[in-house]
Amino acid sequence: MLDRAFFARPALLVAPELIGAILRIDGVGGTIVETEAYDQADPASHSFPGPTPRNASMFGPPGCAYVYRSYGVHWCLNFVCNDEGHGGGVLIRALEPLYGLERMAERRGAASPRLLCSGPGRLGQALAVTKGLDGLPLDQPPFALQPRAAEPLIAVGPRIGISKAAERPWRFGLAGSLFLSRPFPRPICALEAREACPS
DNA sequence: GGTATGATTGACT
DNA sequence: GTCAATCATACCA
Repeated sequence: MLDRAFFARPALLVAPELIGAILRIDGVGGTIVETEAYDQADPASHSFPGPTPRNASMFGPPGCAYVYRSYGVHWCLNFVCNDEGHGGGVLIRALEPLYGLERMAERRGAASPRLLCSGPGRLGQALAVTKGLDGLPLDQPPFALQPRAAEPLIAVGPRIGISKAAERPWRFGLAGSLFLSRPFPRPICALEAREACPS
């Protein structure tokens, strides 16, 4: 189980380490394959302007959920990082579905496995994320979070859908995964890594 | 009070 | 490729 100490660090460090971890909410979930880091000193972050009612949980204890409504339509899930009061977070952008595929398909409407959790809004819908989960600790039900078993090959690129600080390479993904919300601009795959570092 | 803006998605040309 | 849905928040008056 990933404990509070794991999250009491900068989001930029936590975000890549979450790739490969398994997230479940009420037993429904899968492997985290895509994350983005946000920090209070980051113009793109909801916490940038300082604490407000909306982003209050970003300034609460690390290791809790921060849930916000996107475009008035979608619920998006973040993990709060940094020490308490420092407003960092990791947006969970995509999962590879493993558990509760049937419930996900019901919530999403009959959809192919690739469309169940590949994007923050889709993931929120598939896992029934709502404001009711905002601020809840991730090490207690309905959440279940287990660390990854092995060190995966991680792709890095700019974050999606933001206009400020858009150049920062703060998006992380499981290289080669079929369940990313979008491909990485310069995908890192095993073949490419071999070519870059011939033994 | 009014208005512009999204950490998105799905439908459509 | 374009665009509407839909609403909380931010910002200005």
